[in-house]
Amino acid sequence: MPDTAAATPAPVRPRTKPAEVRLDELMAAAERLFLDKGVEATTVSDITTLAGVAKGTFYHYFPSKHEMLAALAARYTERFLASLEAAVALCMPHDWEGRLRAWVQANVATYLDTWRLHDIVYTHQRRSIGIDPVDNPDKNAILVQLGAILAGGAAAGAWPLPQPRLAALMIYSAVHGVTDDAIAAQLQDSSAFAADVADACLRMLGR
Amino acid sequence: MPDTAAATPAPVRPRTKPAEVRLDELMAAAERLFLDKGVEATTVSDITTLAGVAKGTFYHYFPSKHEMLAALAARYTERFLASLEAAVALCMPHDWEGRLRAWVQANVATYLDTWRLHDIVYTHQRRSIGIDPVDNPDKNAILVQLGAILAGGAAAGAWPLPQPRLAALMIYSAVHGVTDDAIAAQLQDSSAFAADVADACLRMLGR
Amino acid sequence: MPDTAAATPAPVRPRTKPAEVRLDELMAAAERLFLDKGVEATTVSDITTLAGVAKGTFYHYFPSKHEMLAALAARYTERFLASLEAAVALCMPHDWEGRLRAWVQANVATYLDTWRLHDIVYTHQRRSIGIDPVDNPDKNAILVQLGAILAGGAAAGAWPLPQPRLAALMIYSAVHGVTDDAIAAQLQDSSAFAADVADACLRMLGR
Amino acid sequence: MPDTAAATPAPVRPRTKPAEVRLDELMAAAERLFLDKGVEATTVSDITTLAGVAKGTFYHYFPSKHEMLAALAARYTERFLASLEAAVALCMPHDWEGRLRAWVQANVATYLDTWRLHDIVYTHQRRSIGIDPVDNPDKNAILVQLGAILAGGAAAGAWPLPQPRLAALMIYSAVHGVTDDAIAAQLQDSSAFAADVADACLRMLGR
DNA sequence: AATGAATGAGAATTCATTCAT
DNA sequence: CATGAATGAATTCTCATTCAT
Repeated sequence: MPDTAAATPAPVRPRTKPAEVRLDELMAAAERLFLDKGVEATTVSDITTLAGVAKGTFYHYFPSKHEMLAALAARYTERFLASLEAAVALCMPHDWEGRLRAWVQANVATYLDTWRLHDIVYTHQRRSIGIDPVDNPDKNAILVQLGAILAGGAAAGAWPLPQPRLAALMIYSAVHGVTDDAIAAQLQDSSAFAADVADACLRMLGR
Repeated sequence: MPDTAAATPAPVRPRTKPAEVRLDELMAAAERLFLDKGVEATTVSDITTLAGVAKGTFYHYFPSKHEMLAALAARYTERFLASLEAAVALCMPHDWEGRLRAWVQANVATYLDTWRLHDIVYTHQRRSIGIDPVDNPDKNAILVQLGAILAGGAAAGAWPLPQPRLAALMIYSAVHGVTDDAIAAQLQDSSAFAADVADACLRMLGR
Repeated sequence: MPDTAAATPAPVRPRTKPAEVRLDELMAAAERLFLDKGVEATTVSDITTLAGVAKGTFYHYFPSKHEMLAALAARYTERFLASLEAAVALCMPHDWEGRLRAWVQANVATYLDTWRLHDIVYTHQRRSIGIDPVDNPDKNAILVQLGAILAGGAAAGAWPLPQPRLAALMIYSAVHGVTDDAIAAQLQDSSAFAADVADACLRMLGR
Repeated sequence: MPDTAAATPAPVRPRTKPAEVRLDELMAAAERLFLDKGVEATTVSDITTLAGVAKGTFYHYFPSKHEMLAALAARYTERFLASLEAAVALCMPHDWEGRLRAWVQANVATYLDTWRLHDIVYTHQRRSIGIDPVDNPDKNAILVQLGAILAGGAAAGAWPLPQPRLAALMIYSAVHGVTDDAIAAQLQDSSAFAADVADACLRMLGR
């Protein structure tokens, strides 16, 4: 089949593409538009136009506009986690303070980079759930990740950890909270700032 | 029937009420409906029906549905602040640790009581502003309040305070974050929990 | 107020009309369009355009397009009944055979005139009910009317009536059935035809 | 997995079936769904899913959803006629009254059994045609069948028949009409009822 | 102050049908 | 024969807001 296609330079755009490709194209279009114009202001037509497909095609891949948001949210969390994981992995396995600092640093940096998308996908998520606006899958996954570092450090004697859940929550919240403020203050360089935050977190841990 | 009504002067509900009363009735109706059905799902008609007035009357008191939300938000913040203020005022003026603990305790308790309304008014505020989801008037007012306690304690030598803004932000965020979690966990009694949080905050302050 | 209006010739079309008038205008527009283009093919916009109001006005008066159909159906039945009633009332009170003949004659004639509307409102009614497509309010009301004539005649000894319900049903059905056929055959004059039908009905009654 | 499948020749469901079988499977699926959910509410996808084929396969067998309805209608009428024919054939050739009674009896019984499908296929037929709702192929075929009995009886002197068309129409209509009522009344046993109807029909025939 | 009839822009979603493979 | 991805037209209903009375 490639051969047959080779005969005609490229004039025929394949109308049908691998599902994965179409899906990515649609998600990319949606993400861009949501970021540019906002979610409400973006119509499904806008998305399909930008993705170069018919409106109905959207509904082949997503049951509703809302599910697109959910898919974007899942992808966002996945990438966020991977980003922190990669930063932490650069530290020596036993350098627990280093790992925690790396986690905080990466969290601040990544959030600073992506907070607009974060806000879009999660603010809108909440609404539909209609219940606990507070319970957010992103948060849980990240808390687990942080919890592992805290537990590792405690096991190695790097710090006491009488209340693991509380500690993880406070660090997580504090990091997000101060980063929100840094965003509002339009902070450019995050490293020194992140170091201060990490210091405060370590202090809170009792060491 | 009009004639009959004319015979008995009193039974007819006054068509006109003091503006303040009408305003309260409208806000009360809106608050209840927003809480019960959500903001989007509540129409201006729903509000006026529950308040027992005609639709147009709404627009005598609020330029738009959105302003109603803003008014509700302002009232919420005002009450929230007053609630914390009252709790703090019960402590001795120089008992800085006590004041901070009281602030944390009251914050947890009040937020636990009112988070649904908090979420409604602030989530929607953000959304419509469409911009920085991060800047929240509630937060600022409360940060100022907390900042005063931190500064007072620092001046009195109760704790060091090299970075007042950072400290206030981290405490504020941590308190809200862990309280969100307590909400999700359906915690009933907040006092022991709040004490732990206060401990961690004091530790973070370096003492 | 009329005086004030008199000052300005007529340029100001009153935007607001008595509810009854608006309702009639909307129903008239809908009836015409349903007849001309069919129910499905008629959009709510078509109706409001023809009625000279905004689209939203439709929904002030009818909760849905479907309710419009129901209202039209109710009006149809009402008028149908009144038409038969008037024809029967022209006969002497004790002339039972004459009354029955008048009823049959009027039924045939009225149905011949209005069957298109009948079909539109009732065929679509059924659908939504989704249940017994057979049970139709029009039919019941008319059966009651016919039943009264049959019972009157029986009481007066004009005919036996061992099974009143069965007789009424058969006459009703037969009249409608043969009239449907007359419609298909594009019969113009119905009187002779109706007389034959009435004869057969009387014969079925046993005389 | 293809390899594994290749090992056992039989277990793979044949992708290709005799056209007649596929057609029956599709019609059966459609009939069930139409009966269960209604025609509009049933999508072509629903039908192919239930029939276990791809959507495109539907269009191998039916040019449109509408033709499926037509095919179902034709099959319905065919079976209805056959059912009456079989009942009539049980009577002696010269027993005209018996034949007519048998026809009425079978008509009532069969209609009582199948009216839901009858209504579905014919109501929708009409609707889409959008024209004379009155002309119905089922009816015509059955009228011919009834006409033959009436003519036979008349020729044999069993009854007069001055207006064969009118008589057939009235009997047909009356039988359907009263049966509709029996359906609404949820009548279970139809034999006595059918006998009364037949009596009235014979009376109408003048004997 | 109060009313409530009237407005009209606005968008998500469905689904029969096609056609390249 | 069979597939199923892609199409895209088409329409209901909502509701914040206005304004004449």
